[in-house]
Amino acid sequence: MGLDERKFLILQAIIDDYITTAMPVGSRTISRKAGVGFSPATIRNEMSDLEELGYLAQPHTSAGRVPSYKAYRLYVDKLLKAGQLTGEERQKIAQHMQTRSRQVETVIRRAARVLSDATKYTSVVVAPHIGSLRIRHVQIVPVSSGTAMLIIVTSAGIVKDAVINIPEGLSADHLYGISRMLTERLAGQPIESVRQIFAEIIRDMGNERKLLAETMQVIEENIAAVDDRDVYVGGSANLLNYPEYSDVDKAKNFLAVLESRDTLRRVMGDGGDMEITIRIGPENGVPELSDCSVLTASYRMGDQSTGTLGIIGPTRMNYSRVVTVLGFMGRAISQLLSDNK
Amino acid sequence: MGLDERKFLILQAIIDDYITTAMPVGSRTISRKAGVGFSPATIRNEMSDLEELGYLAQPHTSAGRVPSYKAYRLYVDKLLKAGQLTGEERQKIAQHMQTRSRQVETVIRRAARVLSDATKYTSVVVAPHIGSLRIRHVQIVPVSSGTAMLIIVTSAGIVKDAVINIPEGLSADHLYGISRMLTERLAGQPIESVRQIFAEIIRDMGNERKLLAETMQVIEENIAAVDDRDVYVGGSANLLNYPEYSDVDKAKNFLAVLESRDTLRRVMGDGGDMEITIRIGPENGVPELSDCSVLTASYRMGDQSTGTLGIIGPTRMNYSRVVTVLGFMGRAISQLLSDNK
DNA sequence: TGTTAGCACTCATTGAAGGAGAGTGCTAAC
DNA sequence: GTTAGCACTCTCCTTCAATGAGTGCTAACA
Repeated sequence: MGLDERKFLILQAIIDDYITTAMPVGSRTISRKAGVGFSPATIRNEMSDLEELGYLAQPHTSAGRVPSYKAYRLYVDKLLKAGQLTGEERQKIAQHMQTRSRQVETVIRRAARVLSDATKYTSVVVAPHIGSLRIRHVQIVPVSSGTAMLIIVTSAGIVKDAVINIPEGLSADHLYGISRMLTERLAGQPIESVRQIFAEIIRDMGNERKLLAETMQVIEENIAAVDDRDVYVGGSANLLNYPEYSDVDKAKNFLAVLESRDTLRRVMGDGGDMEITIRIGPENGVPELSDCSVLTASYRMGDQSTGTLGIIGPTRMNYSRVVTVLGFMGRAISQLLSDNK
Repeated sequence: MGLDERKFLILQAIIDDYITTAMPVGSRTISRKAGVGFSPATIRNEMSDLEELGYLAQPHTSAGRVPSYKAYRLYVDKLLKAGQLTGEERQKIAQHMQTRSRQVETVIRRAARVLSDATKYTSVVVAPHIGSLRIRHVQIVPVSSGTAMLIIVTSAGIVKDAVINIPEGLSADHLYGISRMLTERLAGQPIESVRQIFAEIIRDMGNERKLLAETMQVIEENIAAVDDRDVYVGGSANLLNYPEYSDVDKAKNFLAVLESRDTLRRVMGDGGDMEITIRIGPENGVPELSDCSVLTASYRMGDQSTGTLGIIGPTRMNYSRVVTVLGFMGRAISQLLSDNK
């Protein structure tokens, strides 16, 4: 028993209906729809078949049918067609993305909000990331006597800062010199070789040993935290709009996941290339999100760095709409973060 | 009709009970409590008086009484005594705050989580802030041909970064020189006078006019965003533990507030000095939070910068517990962010 | 005069009972 | 192969009465 055209049609109708209503769909409802010329009884037979094939499920005997993950997968693979935003909508998004500041953080944060507003789901945007991270610049800035702030700029344009102790009596000029030296030696080097270079530096000049030891440590921490890209969430309250989260425990679970940056980074994955990735239900690999779908796209910043943007919502989400918005937003962010003003 | 000792006692008993149960409190319940030697009838009379005085309210005729804002205010002002954390608890907090990294962001983020875990409410921590912000350091780092990253370090140790366009063909050395010049001219200057100094710089050297114009603009944006301290929220899911948020609309409202960094900064206020500030219900000035209480304390980073940490929860929160935890955490954060390692 | 026991009354909450309605599966007719 | 008809299932909503927590008032008590 395969999936003939009629089954396809009916399955699509069921999914479409379920996406908007979140209620089990009955045969009568489908029969009444335009484009379907069959009686409820016929539909029932087909639905029965579809259930046996694993595309539909029945919450209880006398209820309508609900699509399964398998159905959504089919829907997304075969039936989904990316739409087009209306001119009005593009304009609205562009307007909301407009910001005088070009701070990376501002742009990304704003993007998260716009994404969640436009889709009514929860959005997640991960800051730019690059495959082989290199150090671009190192700077030590005095904060108070005995403490300084270490700033490391990576090739992805990510800035890391940390408080470090410095020996008393080091002048600002002195720190400036050290910063310059460190930058000279470290710039362009991949993170992996930092440790070795440091060993060399320390061998060459034993003078500021104490300072260097701590700088070293902080840099090493940043190596460990190389995957520690910032994550911004938008529209966390949106989930409460959907009946599947009227169960308090589910909602709590979801919110807890949104607070775990590690989990978010994991579920958002790499973004890959510009293509849009769709993970339905358990496919996203995070048990707490097993009845959610995660859609991700990527954006570029400059030549090498890429970041990920995505939407998390119920499996019965409006895939077509989300795919459209994600694609558009990916391009919009890339443009804002790259040089073509 | 004033508040004699017995009324005090009864009011306290009612509040204590309501804080733990969230249910209207009846006269029998109070009568049964240890330390209260009166019959329900007597309590009823007193409760009736307390209601007339505005300390209690009745959801409906045949229900018990519920404390009003006025009652909480009295409770906090007169009856609240700060507790002491158990040794075990201190240890647990210290352990959770422990982090190899001394990145300001890491410490603060962790603090937000620990705070919400320890209190079971929602926590907010605002990054350090200083009264008169000064520029400490300016650095321009090339990112790709045509773009660079502008980094500004302020006296509060806050780092701001932004993508800027630069004229093609500017070498890294050239940028280094410009950065150094800018730092020399701007370091130690209050934000207010940046604009004027820039005018001077531009007059002095017309060569990199284009670059400077944009740098100028970005710095000006950062002036506008001087109050744009980072805000970290912990335990946003905690609110769902409390029956007052089983109403979906209320929960949604609350979550929306948590996403508005501006509102959070406003409601968190200045933190003031080390003292703990308690704002009950409408006192916090944010209409969406008019049935929440906001407790804030402050922490110090280095000599001048101060930040705010706080708890947002239902008005019937466990004030004593929260005050204790906030005090302890304020000191803990200060210690971690200051130089005494 | 303050305190308490007693009592009638109020009102939210709970659970059972009984439709109403949406949906199904099956059978038989077209 | 398709459809009409029908008996059946099961959830959901409404109604209704019982329950019980709580109140206010009155009268008795110390």
